Amino acid sequence: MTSLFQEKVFKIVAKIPKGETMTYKRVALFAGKPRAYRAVGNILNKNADPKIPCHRVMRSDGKIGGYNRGAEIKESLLKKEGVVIRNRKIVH
DNA sequence: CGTATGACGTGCA
DNA sequence: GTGCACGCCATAC
Repeated sequence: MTSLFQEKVFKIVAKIPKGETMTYKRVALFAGKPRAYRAVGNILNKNADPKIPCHRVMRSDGKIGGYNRGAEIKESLLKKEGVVIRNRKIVH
């Protein structure tokens, strides 16, 4: 399954600095397919590698969204990294 | 190869 | 500000 899109997505997500967050749309845009934000979430969902900080990827609305290990874990990790969350939403 | 699904996004009521 | 419907792309079956 070494699709180019998936590889790009992983690479981009892995480059997200600690304490920073990126939206699915932004990742898809960096991957070269600004309309593939859906596919980005799908790929991350089916691959969920512990090496990939996919918990730093959220929705454009600032919502936490989902996580393979549970959205609660995702929120906890973000908070731990210094991300300020307000009502389950990222304070940008 | 065609249909269905999903960690989404935007628009409109 | 909230909720619903449509659209969009890559995978899975």
